[in-house]
Amino acid sequence: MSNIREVARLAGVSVATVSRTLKSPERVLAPTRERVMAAVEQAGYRPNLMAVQFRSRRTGNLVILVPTIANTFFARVISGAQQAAQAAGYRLLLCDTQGREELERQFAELVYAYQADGVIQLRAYDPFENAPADADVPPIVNACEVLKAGRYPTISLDNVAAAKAMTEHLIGLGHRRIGLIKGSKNSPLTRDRLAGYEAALREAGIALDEALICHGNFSLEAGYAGAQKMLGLAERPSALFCENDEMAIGALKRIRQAGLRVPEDISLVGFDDIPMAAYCDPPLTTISQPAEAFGAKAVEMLIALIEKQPLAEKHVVLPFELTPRSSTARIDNLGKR
Amino acid sequence: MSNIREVARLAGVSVATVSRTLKSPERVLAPTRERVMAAVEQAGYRPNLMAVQFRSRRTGNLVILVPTIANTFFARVISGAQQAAQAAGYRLLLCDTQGREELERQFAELVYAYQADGVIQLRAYDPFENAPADADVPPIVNACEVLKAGRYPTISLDNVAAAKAMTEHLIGLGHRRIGLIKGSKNSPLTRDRLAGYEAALREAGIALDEALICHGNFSLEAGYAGAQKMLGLAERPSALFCENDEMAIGALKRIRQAGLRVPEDISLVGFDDIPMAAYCDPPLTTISQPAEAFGAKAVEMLIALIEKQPLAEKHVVLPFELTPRSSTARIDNLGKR
DNA sequence: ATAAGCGATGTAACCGGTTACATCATGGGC
DNA sequence: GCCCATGATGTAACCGGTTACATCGCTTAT
Repeated sequence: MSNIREVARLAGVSVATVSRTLKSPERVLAPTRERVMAAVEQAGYRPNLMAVQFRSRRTGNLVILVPTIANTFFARVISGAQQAAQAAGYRLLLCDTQGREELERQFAELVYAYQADGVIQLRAYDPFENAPADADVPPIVNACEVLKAGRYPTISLDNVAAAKAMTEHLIGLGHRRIGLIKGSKNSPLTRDRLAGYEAALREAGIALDEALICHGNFSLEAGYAGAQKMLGLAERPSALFCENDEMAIGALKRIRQAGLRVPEDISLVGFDDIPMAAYCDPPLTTISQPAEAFGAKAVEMLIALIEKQPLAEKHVVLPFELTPRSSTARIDNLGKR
Repeated sequence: MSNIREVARLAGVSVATVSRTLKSPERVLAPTRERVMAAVEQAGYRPNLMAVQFRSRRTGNLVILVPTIANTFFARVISGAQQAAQAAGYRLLLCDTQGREELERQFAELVYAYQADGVIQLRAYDPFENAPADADVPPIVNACEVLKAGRYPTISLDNVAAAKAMTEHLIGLGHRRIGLIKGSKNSPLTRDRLAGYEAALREAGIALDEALICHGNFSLEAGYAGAQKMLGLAERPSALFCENDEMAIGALKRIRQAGLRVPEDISLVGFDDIPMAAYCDPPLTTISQPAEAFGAKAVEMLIALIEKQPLAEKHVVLPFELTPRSSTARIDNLGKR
């Protein structure tokens, strides 16, 4: 592979002139420029970006820590991030962490080794929590699953409001016994959506029934298991709120197996609006999130951080939308067709 | 940030000794080693990997070109690749190409700029097709959607055999009019699965009916549209083979809307065995593919290529499995419950 | 005519590791 | 007591760009 000295030799100029020709052509006389360009062509020269980055201490890489890429919602986030990064001349270093903190830390520390310029964390965990407080933390933004009082900029959804709106939607349809299948134990999403659920019940004057709340982990299997528990209750709920669509689809399967119909016998709602939500039977009432926007906004803010531009706001909240489909019905229609 | 010279100064040794202490400690006397380690600790020293890579001309990055990360199957492939890369000390540079060839080329060329050591291509397109034949192509492997006579190692499934097995399964259940919803136009997957379908019909002595074959593109929407076309036929098929699960789930929705039952009125099968396939209603008969293994094997082969180890085989074929679930039934049960 | 000014180009230091080679000390064999 | 082998450590070149500063030649003002 040829290098800049080779090109300089071919063109009969110095390496500085070659460098200038490529980076700021206006500073080089036209005839010289042409000689250089011809030499570049002849040598098949491509700058060694590693050398450039080494010198400039910039890699153009952004680490993105994803809890699990197999989740459709995160896939959309990544897709949005990738496009934004691409457009800004950055690249994405992907880390499917499977929730393993040592992996998250290991990847996040790539920024210390000058392997990446910043980090996007999609989970509510600070990979640098053990770093001494005085150490200056590298550029990092936290999106989707967000740390409450963290030191990083965040991009999130008002999960409390969204879950409240969804619960109110069910209450508005006459439901009083509303089951909730929660997400992963330590996720703020789980906590916030639970809070929204509770707030809606409280405001409607409905007593909270702990038996109607069960654990989950955002997987199809958890939804299935959760529904099983709910259906086994002496007084089963007339509506079931799953904290994401995957669990709702898992629950749907179990409900069907029990010979019950959605929404005639039980209303069912999810959260996220994954593509499949519109395609299951019945189509799922859910909360639509601008998944790609999460990724794009995260990249945008991270780049601002890296390039030391001022951030318009440190905590961005993206809008949600309640998307009613056919998996919910008025309770007075219960059992009727 | 401290560097190796700073550490050397603190420990009162030369930079070479510091380097040796970290890379081959056995070549340094214990007391010296301890002094160096203490200095490393004190300075909070972390080697600048950029400098290391610059010197060694190795980045440890692998570009992975993904047609679309939003597809559950590819998400699994990436997940497998990521784990294998991680284990081998490599990292994944993700490119969601959305099928745009200029993006694919642009990312693939990162290897020329020493930004990555190799490329994994999951689509049947040679990003270096325009490179002069004499130019030595960088390490690259082609997985999933594979180029027939390409110059690269491949990891693929015998799609012809799998589609043939699936079609034979349907024929074995008594079906004679079997619809096929194809994948994307230029994909070898589409071609191969069509070939398998045709071969099975031919061997069973069933005449090919062009009306039963329609175009698609692996999306939910395409499945829906395809099913609509099939159901509109004067003599509608008794079974429908979709070239992937997403399309099958799309088709399922349309079939339901028409008031028909699966499998009582029409059998339905997919391909890939995405997690959702087991959770739709009815659970989908499909072809299981070892998606994670595609990614892992691709990484393994690519690393062998990069490290100039011999490849055991240039064209790896991974096994498939026909997974019968409840979306298929004998035709003599048609219409019965 | 000369000095100052300016634009084009060249020279070489620099980024932070790695490593070939040089140097130095120690100990063993004769 | 001397020589050499051996092992520990030091010195400095090197990777390939970028860029501060030097240099050179030409124009313009005085």
